Amino acid sequence: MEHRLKSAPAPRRKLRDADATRDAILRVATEEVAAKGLHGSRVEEIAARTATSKNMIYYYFGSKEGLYAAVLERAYADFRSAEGGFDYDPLEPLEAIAALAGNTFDAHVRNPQVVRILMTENLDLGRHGDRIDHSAQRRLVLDTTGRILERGVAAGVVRADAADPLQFHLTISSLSFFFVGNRHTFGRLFDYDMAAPANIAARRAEVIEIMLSRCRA
Amino acid sequence: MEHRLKSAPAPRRKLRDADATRDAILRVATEEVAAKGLHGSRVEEIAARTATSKNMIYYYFGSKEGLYAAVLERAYADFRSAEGGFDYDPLEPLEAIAALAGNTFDAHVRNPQVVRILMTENLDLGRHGDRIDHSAQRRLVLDTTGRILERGVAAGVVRADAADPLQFHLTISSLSFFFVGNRHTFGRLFDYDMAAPANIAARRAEVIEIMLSRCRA
Amino acid sequence: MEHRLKSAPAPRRKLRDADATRDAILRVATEEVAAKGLHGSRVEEIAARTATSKNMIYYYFGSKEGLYAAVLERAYADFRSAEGGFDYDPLEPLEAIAALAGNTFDAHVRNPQVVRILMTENLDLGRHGDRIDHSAQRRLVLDTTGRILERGVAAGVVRADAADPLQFHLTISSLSFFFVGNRHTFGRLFDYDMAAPANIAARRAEVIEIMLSRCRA
Amino acid sequence: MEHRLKSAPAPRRKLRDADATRDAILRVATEEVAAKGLHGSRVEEIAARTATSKNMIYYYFGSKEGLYAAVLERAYADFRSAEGGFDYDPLEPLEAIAALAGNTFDAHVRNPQVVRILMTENLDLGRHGDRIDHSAQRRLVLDTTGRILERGVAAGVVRADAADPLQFHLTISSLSFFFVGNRHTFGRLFDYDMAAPANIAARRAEVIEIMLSRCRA
DNA sequence: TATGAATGAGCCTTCATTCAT
DNA sequence: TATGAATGAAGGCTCATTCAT
Repeated sequence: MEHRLKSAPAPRRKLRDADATRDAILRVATEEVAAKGLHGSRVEEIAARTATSKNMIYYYFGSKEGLYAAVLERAYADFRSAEGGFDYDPLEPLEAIAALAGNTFDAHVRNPQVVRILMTENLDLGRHGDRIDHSAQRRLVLDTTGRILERGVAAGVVRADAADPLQFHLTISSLSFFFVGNRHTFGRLFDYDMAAPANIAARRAEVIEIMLSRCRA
Repeated sequence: MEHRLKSAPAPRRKLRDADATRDAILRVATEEVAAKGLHGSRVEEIAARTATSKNMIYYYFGSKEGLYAAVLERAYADFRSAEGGFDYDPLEPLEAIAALAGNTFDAHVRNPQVVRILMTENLDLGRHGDRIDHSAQRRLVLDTTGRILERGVAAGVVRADAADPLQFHLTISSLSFFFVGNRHTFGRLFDYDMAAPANIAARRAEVIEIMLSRCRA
Repeated sequence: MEHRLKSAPAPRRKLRDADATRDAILRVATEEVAAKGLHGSRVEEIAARTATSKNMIYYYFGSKEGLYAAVLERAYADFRSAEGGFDYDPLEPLEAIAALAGNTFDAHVRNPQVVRILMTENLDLGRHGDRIDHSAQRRLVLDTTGRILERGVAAGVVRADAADPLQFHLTISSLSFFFVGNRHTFGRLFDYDMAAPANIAARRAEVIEIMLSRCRA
Repeated sequence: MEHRLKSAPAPRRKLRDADATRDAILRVATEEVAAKGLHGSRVEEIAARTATSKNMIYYYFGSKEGLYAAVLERAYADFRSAEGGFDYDPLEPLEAIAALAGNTFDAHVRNPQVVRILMTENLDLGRHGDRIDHSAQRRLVLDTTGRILERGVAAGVVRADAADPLQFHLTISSLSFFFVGNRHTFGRLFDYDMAAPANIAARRAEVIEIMLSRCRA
């Protein structure tokens, strides 16, 4: 109910809700890790940017590593929900390929933090990801991609040698991920602003064309 | 036996040679930074793995950042020499494209350290690369790629809309870089060993096919 | 005997009391700075002489400089309370001058640490003192001195040209400060023990006589 | 001989003269020690500001302490020559007292570096001065002062109880030294510019008057 | 005499983590 | 749940000093 008895003392602190506290920490930690990497982010700073204190991080996550593992897991989940949720069945195979490519590219552009966290994880040799169960996401991706490609092959519009879902996904991931993750080095090397909307749009079209060219029978 | 004739008593290699010392530090630092990133690598560790002591790092590079800048610069140079040095003029345009793609892919596979250092630099927002003059490398890459594509268009074997050297280079870079740099996350996600020679060879062929498909008229 | 009844087992004093810890650090730091100056004192040493560890210095004072600033501020405060707290109104003007001179001299002799800290601060070009608000102490000194001198002039016992409170205070400060601060150089130069009670007493009388001579109408 | 055969190569470095090198080092070291104290000055910096290299300091002075000892000794010598060199015999006793006071005050104002070095030495508990033979300077000071005061007493213009040369010298030293050495703390405390020529002149007159008042019969 | 290279000890500072309440 | 105080181990950096030439 919405009303509160007058005698009830106003809640002194902002967060008396365990989940809310946990989430707040996780959100801030994600930003910090994305911005500075695992080794560059500081427990102190994460705590300072939260309404709670440093000890809560240990209370909820056990250690800095534990917090990072949670950050990583959420990053994967974010990606999953950004990439998933589309129904490609109503589309013609080649239209579906174009849509899938565009959506994947967009998911990366819209989640640079996730890209950065995955880079951090790679620099750390994937030490933390092995605790995560990837089977669901793996199946989702391969199923979605596989169905489209199979339909295309069956319809004679997709080359049979392009129908490997893993290679397909690896290609579109590479094209999307690199564009976001290597902004600074590649952009500077070629004096090319990879955050400019016009350049993003142009690259998006090119990525779609690359995928179509590879697949088209 | 206790004594050893003529065997030098582990002279702890007093270098007394500026260039040798500097190079030794730089080499070890490159490995450390590649393995652990800028923030993860320790000056102490780098010194310990060198014949010299911690101070020499400051003597020659001024600071940890200065050392990192030197590491980064050398990484760029390494890449340049790995990618350059090929003459594509004798080849037919499409053959040249295939060769260029294969060589670029190989350069990445053979230099995972450089890939990792560039990832570190990206995580650091490219803060150090701005001191480096990239104009020579930029021209080299765009000239090489541009000449091949122009010849292809002129010969009618390359699509005019695929002849942008920057997009072309961005594509082949993405495909090569991601394959090496995201080994751990992507590989684990799909239970796919991206360091296995067979998988590397297969992917190499696929990358070449992607580039050809996109360009072929 | 080996055991001692009821004697606490050297509990290494876990303070858990912010003010007590802060004060303990400040007290030790004052001694160290007085003994060795800002640059000569070591954070390590200060920590070692405290029940706490090095970090607490940074926890409470932020930096070595911050600690020094606190030491300096307390030194000024110590001086203020040592010099203040006297009521000269009941005394005849010349008696008041003698009392003021004697008290100021005594304040210096009793607080050689403060003298040394002020010397350190002067060697550092007064870099830290500018953050301190001196207005209260300034007014206190000038008011106290001014009132005495004015009464003396009004009573015809003090020369009008000696009634400048700033000059008066500068004179008595010089005479007192130098006697404590330059013990080692002046004392050695003239083989004169400036810490010997008899010499202190003699000099005290001389200082009073100097002030009276200058002021007497 | 003055001429040099044409075949003789021009001297490559600036200083091939031992004494010149030694003096150059000593001069720079004096400035550094005066500016930053013994602990604050750096061997590296002193060397950098000299035409020679760091090793020369050790070649000529053995250690940083040895260099400091030389600096201190030269500081004493500078003071001696600044204070000495006057002949007070031609003057009336009270005129001589005024002249002596003024000269001493001027010597301090003109040699703030020496003042600072003596402060450093005091902060170091006079650890280095004990190697210096002060007897000559001691005699000079006491003789000069003593003769003036004796003449004054004999002439009936100086009070007998003011005729102690040590006390006299201590007084004028205090007044002069403090004015230069405590510029920063005293000046800031009272918002009083102790480097301003007008204030210096006024204080000089006051110091003379103080000495005269004390002595005058 | 003179120099660039090298050293070892130590300095200020920071960090992840835990304790006591 | 929550917090301020405390810790121990390092981490980056500097300094006086010496070696080899």
